[in-house]
Amino acid sequence: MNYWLFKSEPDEYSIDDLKNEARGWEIWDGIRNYQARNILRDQVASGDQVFFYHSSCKQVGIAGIMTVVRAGYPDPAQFDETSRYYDVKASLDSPRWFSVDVAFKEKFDDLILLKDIKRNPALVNMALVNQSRLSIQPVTPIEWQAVLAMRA
DNA sequence: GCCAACGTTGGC
DNA sequence: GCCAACGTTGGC
Repeated sequence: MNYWLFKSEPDEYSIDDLKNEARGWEIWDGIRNYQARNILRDQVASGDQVFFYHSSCKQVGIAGIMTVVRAGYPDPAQFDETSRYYDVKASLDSPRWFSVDVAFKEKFDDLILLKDIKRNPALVNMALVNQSRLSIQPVTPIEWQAVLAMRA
């Protein structure tokens, strides 16, 4: 079982949106970066635990936890001409982009703020701090525990 | 809204 | 294959 961090702009899709999904899960789609794609396609497995990170908003930080309920499969949006994520170069035979399905697990009482993560000596090597533009990124078990220890 | 970091595109 | 131009991400 591995740990990850997925970013989303809460104005687009927040942890509350996931919590309120009637069916209990949602597809994590629209990832259009090759490094992130490779992680989704090759590494993310059902049962993995994921931090839900709110980016590009007033309060940036980790909002809670979700669980992967389906491992990587071709992102349907790349084949949908009406989607903003449509990719003319993708085909069913050779899909370019991948999605996973995620389920809500937990919302933290308070956001764990990026500025506090940056101040935590145990987290100076976290990808979130050093590779700030990657929207799907690995979290080590030690980092996972260090973040959980920051909960109010 | 600004801008630094960095990923992608395309001409050569 | 290099690299300049351009586009996007994302914190502030």
